[in-house]
Amino acid sequence: MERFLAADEGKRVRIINAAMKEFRYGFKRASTDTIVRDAGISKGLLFHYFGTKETLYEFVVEFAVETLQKDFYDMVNFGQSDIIENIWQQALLRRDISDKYPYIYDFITAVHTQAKDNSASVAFLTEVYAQVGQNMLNFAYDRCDRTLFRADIDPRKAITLIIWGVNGLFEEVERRMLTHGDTDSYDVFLEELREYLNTFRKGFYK
Amino acid sequence: MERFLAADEGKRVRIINAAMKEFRYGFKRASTDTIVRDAGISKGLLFHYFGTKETLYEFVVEFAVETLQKDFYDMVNFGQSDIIENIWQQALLRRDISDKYPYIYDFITAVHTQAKDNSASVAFLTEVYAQVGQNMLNFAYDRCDRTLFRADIDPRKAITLIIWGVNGLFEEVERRMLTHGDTDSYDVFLEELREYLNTFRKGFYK
DNA sequence: GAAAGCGTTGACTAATTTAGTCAGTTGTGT
DNA sequence: ACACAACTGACTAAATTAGTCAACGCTTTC
Repeated sequence: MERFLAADEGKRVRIINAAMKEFRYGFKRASTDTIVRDAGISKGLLFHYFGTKETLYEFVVEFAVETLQKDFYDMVNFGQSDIIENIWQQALLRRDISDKYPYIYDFITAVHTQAKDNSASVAFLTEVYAQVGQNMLNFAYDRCDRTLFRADIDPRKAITLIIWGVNGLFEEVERRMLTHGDTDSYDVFLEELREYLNTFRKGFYK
Repeated sequence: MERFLAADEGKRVRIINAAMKEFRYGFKRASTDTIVRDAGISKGLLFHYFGTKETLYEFVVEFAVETLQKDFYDMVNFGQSDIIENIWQQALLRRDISDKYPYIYDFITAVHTQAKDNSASVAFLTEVYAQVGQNMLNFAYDRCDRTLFRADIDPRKAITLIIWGVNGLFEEVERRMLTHGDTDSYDVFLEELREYLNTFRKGFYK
């Protein structure tokens, strides 16, 4: 594993992405043959780096968690009290992460929902997921300026809906990229996102 | 296959659900052994019904498409011009379908996104998905009473956001059911949905 | 220039899993 | 008691699996 960390960035990213892509379907279903083919390395090298499939899996889970947590803390540090503006900033981060690691969200969701099939501790993963998912919402709720919302709108519900909206757009853009193979879709995404966030702003803010 | 259709309802549903559950991860990854174990039938019987794995797959795709199309047409026939009320009705249908076929949405999404891995025609599946997904939106947009919306709110964007919101809630309820094993979550879902739809109503309607 | 040491390869293996079969058992109706 | 289904699960040949290992190429060092 120290050997892997010593490899050059490009190769590391290729291996991580190939592993995340394959592990989306669960630990057992993933084939190391597919991973090495995808990453463009030999079978021997993968096992030279990680020793076992399980070690590779654990490494990638940890990597994904840390990457997303870093994202989470960055978000917190925006210190933006206008929640819609804050979510916009988050989306910028998310675009960057998805650009580099296209399967990371899919992967971490799968790790969570298929926890029983996989080897890692369920409690740990639940906690992780809570941090990446629900806690982010709580955090956003606690920090944001709720007085911006109209009096008859429940800010918590509104924030939830905004997050679901961002997710919906994100997933649709990814679907589009998958079926049409556009690479510049993330720019379109940001443009559309601005409009959707404005719709929310008009509807939910004073 | 006629033999399968002659089998009793309970067994048919069990087989269809087991197949959808397994085929979510793609045609090749699915194991007929897992399907028969899940469905509680013998290996021989499955092949007595369908002959090959591929025939089974095609049958289940067609079944899912038809089931969802039926849902789509029912929705259209509500003839409800208040789109939020219409979406409420759709959610009731969706709950019923997901109750009977818990993997049908996951399955049809997977069939679409993994079209290249699978055997069925990509063009056909794209069309199907468009009908179940995007066209539903167009249809809803064309038929609904846009004058209910505030003048400064783009009805198309608002409707999209509402649909994404319903999806978000639905997915979260399913996640909850998976991790906590609640069975009555669909009722909670409807309760919460009412509230979220009211939030939308307050924000986007005049 | 040779030896040592590393990253890297891919053919190889033993074990498991795969889709599909088939001889035989159970059930049902006459 | 017979016929003719539905149904079973042990079985097979082929494919796939995680992991190994002898050998290759490329620097570095003397």
